Amino acid sequence: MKISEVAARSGLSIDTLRFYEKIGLIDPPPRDDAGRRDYPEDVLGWIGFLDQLNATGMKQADRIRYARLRAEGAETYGERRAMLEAHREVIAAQLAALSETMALMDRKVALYRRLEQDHQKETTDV
Amino acid sequence: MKISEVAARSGLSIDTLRFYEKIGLIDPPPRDDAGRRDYPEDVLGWIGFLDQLNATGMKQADRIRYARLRAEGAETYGERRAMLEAHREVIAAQLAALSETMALMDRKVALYRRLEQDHQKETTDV
DNA sequence: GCTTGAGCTGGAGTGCGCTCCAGCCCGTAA
DNA sequence: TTACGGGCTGGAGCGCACTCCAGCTCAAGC
Repeated sequence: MKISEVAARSGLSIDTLRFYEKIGLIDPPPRDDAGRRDYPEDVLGWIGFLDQLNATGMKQADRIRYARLRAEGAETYGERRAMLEAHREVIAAQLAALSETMALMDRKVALYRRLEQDHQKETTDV
Repeated sequence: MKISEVAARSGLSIDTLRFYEKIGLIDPPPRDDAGRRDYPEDVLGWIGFLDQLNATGMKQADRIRYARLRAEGAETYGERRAMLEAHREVIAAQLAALSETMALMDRKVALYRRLEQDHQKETTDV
């Protein structure tokens, strides 16, 4: 798969794909005769997973660490599991914070509705 | 309240407090005779709210916009409500994404547990 | 066989959100 | 009365995660 296709299907830009390769997030793909990258299909799954880690606040350095462990194979199952378990806790904390803020938004929206009504009345009463 | 106390109680650094004032996120507080900032108590509530918007991904520019609307008073209730309603939707989307990733973490952790056991067996069997 | 366009490299630049610094003033305590 | 600590200002610097650029190669279509 050419880099432009990976970009289109993954949502990452071409520059970002090359950047991710440079920092070790994506394995350097094989090259065609002209020296151009030719990605395996399954890179899309890996990119999707990276996106999810990213979207849930995992830092670049940790994603790189996970990618490196993954490349090392079966010897690192334990470490990888520990990383995911730790990240699970981070996500749990985020979920709690988000629910709380969501509830706050609802209370504030309701408050503003009341304030708007009162203000309306006040400015239309003569 | 002195800036050092606001910093201690809000969790923001002194530099960040002055920075927030500069960009319009916090109202310039009155000064004491020596020209030092003397914050009202209620700034803590406002900072807490800003933190929640921040932690749920609202951008600086939007927080500034909200702060400016707030300073304009009752005329902006509608706009403020609209902003919070929009942010509510952003949070809802984040909650969905986080739950999904949380479930993925659980599946992957379970997978790694199995892989670790298999790997253990494989390397201790003779 | 020439043009077009996709891809390549190494390195510089960007935007965000702070964070740090030099050099100053001022009020309190020894 | 002098030393110290906290606060002040304007402006520079930083870390992160990209994003853009110049200048090159190469393959394919007209």
